[in-house]
Amino acid sequence: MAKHHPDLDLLFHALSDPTRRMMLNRLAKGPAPVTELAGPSGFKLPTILRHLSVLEEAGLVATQKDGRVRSCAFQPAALRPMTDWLEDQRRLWEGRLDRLDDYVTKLLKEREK
Amino acid sequence: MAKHHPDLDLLFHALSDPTRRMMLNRLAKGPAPVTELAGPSGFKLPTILRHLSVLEEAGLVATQKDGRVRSCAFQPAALRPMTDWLEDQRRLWEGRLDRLDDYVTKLLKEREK
DNA sequence: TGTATAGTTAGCGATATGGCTAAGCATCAT
DNA sequence: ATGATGCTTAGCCATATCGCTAACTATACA
Repeated sequence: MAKHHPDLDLLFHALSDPTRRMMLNRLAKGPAPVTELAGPSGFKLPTILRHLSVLEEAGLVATQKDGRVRSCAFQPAALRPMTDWLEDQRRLWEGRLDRLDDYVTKLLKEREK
Repeated sequence: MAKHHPDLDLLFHALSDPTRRMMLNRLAKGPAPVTELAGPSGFKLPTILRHLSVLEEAGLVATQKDGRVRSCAFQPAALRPMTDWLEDQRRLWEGRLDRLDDYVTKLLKEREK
């Protein structure tokens, strides 16, 4: 377990915005051009483009240009560091419970004497 | 699926900072007073206190004062909206794959004619 | 060629974030 | 009662974030 994961910073930050999550939601159903991504949001294109670049920097979306249209695709693998973190956290927590269990067990043994 | 989950905003934002994740890491092993939380971070107390309040607002940590000491405890249940979101996202993505599968299947049937 | 379409860049303003110091308050130990 | 301890508040500064408009580039289509 490293001390500091910049991946996680970018990942969690990218996901902390409802507009970006809405964009991801759309992309999880399949690739889309920028305009379609902006469509339901009510935001202007430059705003959406900025959000898109945040998603790209987090690795959550990959884009490529075909003619004048940029196609955006969800990259589910980018969620991995997050699920790993969750798993680590869960392990720590359960370790805590185990130690509590050990403690109680020990207390009971003490009593038997 | 609601349109906008403020919980998720707070949750992801809270987790987007390495210092806050370090604090959570410590708390996952068991409750701790503010000073112990600040200890290894190298940051000053007011800074840590601010981070703590972000974690509290996200529901990730609950605190209570006992004398002059504030005890902080990790609240794993607060992670639920996040795991739910992950699950939704996964479902969407797999739905996409299923539809792709249907499409290929259909293509193959067309060929058989 | 000329016009519509799709995206891009530059830059502005309001607000939020993350760090700090300094000063204050409340409790515990002597 | 006095000092040490643990937390708290107020307020400052630098930077980042999120929205916008305006102006620009590049491709497609007639």
